[in-house]
Amino acid sequence: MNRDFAGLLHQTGLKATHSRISVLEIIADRDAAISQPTLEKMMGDEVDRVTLYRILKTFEEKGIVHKVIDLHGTANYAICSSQCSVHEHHDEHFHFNCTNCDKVYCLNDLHLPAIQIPQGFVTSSVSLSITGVCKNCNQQS
Amino acid sequence: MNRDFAGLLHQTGLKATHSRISVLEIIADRDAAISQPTLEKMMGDEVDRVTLYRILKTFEEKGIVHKVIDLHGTANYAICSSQCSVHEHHDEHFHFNCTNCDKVYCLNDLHLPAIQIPQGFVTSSVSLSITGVCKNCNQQS
DNA sequence: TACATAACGCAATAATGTTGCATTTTATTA
DNA sequence: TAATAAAATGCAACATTATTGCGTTATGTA
Repeated sequence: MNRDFAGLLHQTGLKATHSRISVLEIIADRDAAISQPTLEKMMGDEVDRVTLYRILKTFEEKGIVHKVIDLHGTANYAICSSQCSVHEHHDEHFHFNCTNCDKVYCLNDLHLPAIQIPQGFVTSSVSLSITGVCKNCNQQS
Repeated sequence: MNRDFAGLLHQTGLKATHSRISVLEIIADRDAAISQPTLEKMMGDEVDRVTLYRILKTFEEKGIVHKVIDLHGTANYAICSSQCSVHEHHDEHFHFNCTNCDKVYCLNDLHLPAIQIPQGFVTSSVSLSITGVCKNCNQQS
């Protein structure tokens, strides 16, 4: 994982502020997508809540992170793979939602066979979401 | 589609109130899942907002409707197929999200090949969500 | 170091979701 | 059909989540 967050921000025409770099550090340190509420708690007083909303929105627009809505309708964020760009995100997203710890794992290496959809419908992206219990939580019990 | 909503409610041990029947009528009349906000608007003054929340929650618990979270994190509701029961909902849900009209279509007839997930992860349900433009919206443009 | 602009923090407001409690409705049975 | 118990509703209050406007601060550049 590239750790030159300032460089990454500059590449996309964004200023490298402390807040933005902190957010990137937290997101990048995870093996799973992080929820907006969790992120908010972790940032604490370091960043205003409104600023966090704006940072995440900007990151998403610039293709730096991607947003995944979990089972409960909560937004989760993960660093985009290199395949994502500003204009074209990778169009297949696979995630695993753990019902125990609520983590969202990106399963980017999966590949799905072609899906037959009804006549007249046009697909732009496909998202597969698996619910269950993750490796960590299984081991603990 | 069974239209004996009072009977359906009695079967599950619920009282057949005007509000509940209205909600069922609206949901059943659709070819797609309906969002909570849309439902709220359609009910207008007929049902209190709090009551609507409670009705939907109860319906979901009893297996009368199922909830689908759409792209935006908004709850959408659709009548459960006969395969759903109180204790065991059908564990594969396939939906199509239209980015133009925001409707959510249930694609219940699709079948997915087995999915290989990483070691240690246990699957309880699978949900496939396709984003694009629906038949209606394609015809209009 | 000075400057223009982007980004931030704060306050206010909107939208969404939840809880407690008094009142009303429903289904039942006398 | 009237009386009754339990369930469901409506209202008020509150909690949480998300958005907007605007003055101030930080960033990158010349």
